[in-house]
Amino acid sequence: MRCHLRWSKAFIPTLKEDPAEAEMQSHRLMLRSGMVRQLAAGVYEYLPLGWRVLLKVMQIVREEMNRAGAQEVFLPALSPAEIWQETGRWDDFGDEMFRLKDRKKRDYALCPTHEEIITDLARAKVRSYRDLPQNWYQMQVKFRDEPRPRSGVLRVRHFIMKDAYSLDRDQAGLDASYQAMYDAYHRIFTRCGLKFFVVGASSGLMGGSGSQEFMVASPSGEDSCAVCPGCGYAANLEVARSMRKVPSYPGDQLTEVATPEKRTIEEVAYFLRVPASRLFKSLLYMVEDRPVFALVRGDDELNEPKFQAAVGSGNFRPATPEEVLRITGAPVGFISPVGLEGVRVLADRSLQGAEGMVSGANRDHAHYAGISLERDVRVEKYVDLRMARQGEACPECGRPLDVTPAIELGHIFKLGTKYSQALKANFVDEDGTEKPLIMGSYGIGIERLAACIIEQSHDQSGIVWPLAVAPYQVVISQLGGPGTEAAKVSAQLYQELQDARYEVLLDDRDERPGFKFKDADLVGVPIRVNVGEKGLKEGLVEIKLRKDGQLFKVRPEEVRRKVQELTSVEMWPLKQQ
RNA sequence: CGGGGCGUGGCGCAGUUGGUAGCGCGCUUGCUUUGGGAGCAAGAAGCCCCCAGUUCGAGUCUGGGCGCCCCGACCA
Repeated sequence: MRCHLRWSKAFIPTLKEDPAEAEMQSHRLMLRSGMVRQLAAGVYEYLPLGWRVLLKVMQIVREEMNRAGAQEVFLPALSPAEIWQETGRWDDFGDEMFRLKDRKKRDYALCPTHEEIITDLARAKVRSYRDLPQNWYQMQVKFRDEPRPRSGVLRVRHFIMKDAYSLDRDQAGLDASYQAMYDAYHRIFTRCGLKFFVVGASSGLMGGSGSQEFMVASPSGEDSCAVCPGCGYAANLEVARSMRKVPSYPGDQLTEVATPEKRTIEEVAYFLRVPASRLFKSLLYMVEDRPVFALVRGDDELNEPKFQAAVGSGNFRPATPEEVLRITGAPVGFISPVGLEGVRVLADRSLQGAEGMVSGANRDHAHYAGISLERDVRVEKYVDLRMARQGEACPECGRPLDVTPAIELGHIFKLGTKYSQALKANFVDEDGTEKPLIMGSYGIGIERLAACIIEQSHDQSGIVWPLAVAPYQVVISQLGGPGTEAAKVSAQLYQELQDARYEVLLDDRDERPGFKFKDADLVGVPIRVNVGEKGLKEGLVEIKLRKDGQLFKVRPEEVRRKVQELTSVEMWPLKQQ
């Protein structure tokens, strides 16, 4: 992507003042440096500088995907409703899917993701195990009508995703395809100069043997991750396990106690003078319209993704107060599975064998004490249902876990056969039988990736681009108007650095030096060459590094060699090419 | 979808008891300046988010919309 530009001709609308709407640093700096402009909530325009950064990022992604054996395609963003109806996601996506009609009044969707499209392609063209494995990827705009776009470019309604899909004949093939993507993602984020970590993530309903997310720690992150500083265990809180000390209480007879107006855990615990951990929460959910109890200790929170995995259905919701009354005979706050027949009960592992517990009596203003889970509750199974917390013991090594907010940059997924079965994407295996394709899917949010780089690499003055993704590698600050020695030397260096295949911005604007320095720092070009009369009197120009302010004074004819020296190490963090 | 905040030149904001709009930055022109966002002078630029109402008169008051931001819910 060779490119060079005179700043006087460039469209780089920088802002001296902070835009009011920007809270995150990356958002603020993208707006101030003239990378983007907002058109509507969650809809951004990429201006020349911003687009150059995205192109750089996409090129890195492309090179690493190709290296991993994936093949680039370009699929439509517009798709007919029928294909979504086949998998049921025309309904499942609900309001999040942008929908429209064509002139014949046929329904279409703007694709929020491309599993359906890919699988349809595969069923049409992949016939034999000899055609496998395949991995197809694209960089394409995804449309999602988010209920609340936010954080600048981090959660938006249309964004570029690199999405890849692997097709394999068996589980071993999927494992290999998945591993290749895992390695590619490592290389991509490393080349982008990011500090990141990988966590185990929720497979939810997708089935298969799991998924992992590539995360960047950030206070603005929408995900929370449990990370063990000791052994490296890391998991999205949706699936994170932890060990807690479970107190035990002496067994007792089941007795009903009056608890007038005591509805919450705190109220009941205080009223009965027992710790919250001695209570258990009886949470009633409707799973496919049938009631299911989820039990966790009073001082724990139910983790809904874990509950979803345990019941094996995504079609669930908390029961309404009316349903609670109808099913248990008591209002919310006084219910439990004790003495109730015909309602499935799932309990958290920490309740296994618990004695002397307190929960609702299924009567207004009354609770049971002395509950024995074994004796009094018909628990279908004990599973991990609770939310892990900061400071609890790592399930692998026992050290205290950190819980940290993070931004999800990439997600790799063993899909299995969910889509191939729904769309009948089969192949004929070696033994002549027809089998569904085993699929994986792998996504990276491109704009999010660029924003995360800024989050991790900026200072008071502006962005500090890593060389690999900088919109330009070198800016020449020409400190003197037309006809001066500075202008002459600047023009020479401009040409010379272009010839050496650098991307160079020549700041030939009619502005004062300080103005140019501020702009260059804001925009974050890694290397600045100052060409001014002051230095030229001694026959020297300055090379200044954006990241640490290091200053080198060299003769103009040495600039090229010095720039090469300064860029060689950082340019290719993986020592390739 | 709940809660909060905000809509006034391109950007950031002010606007008193209701009397027909102002500041800083930016922009245009000229002069002076020129190593960390220069100074002076002269300009241009506003459907005060929209609609209805109250009023002699609304940026300002009332009602209803719409848009944007933040917190939460949600997030294949």
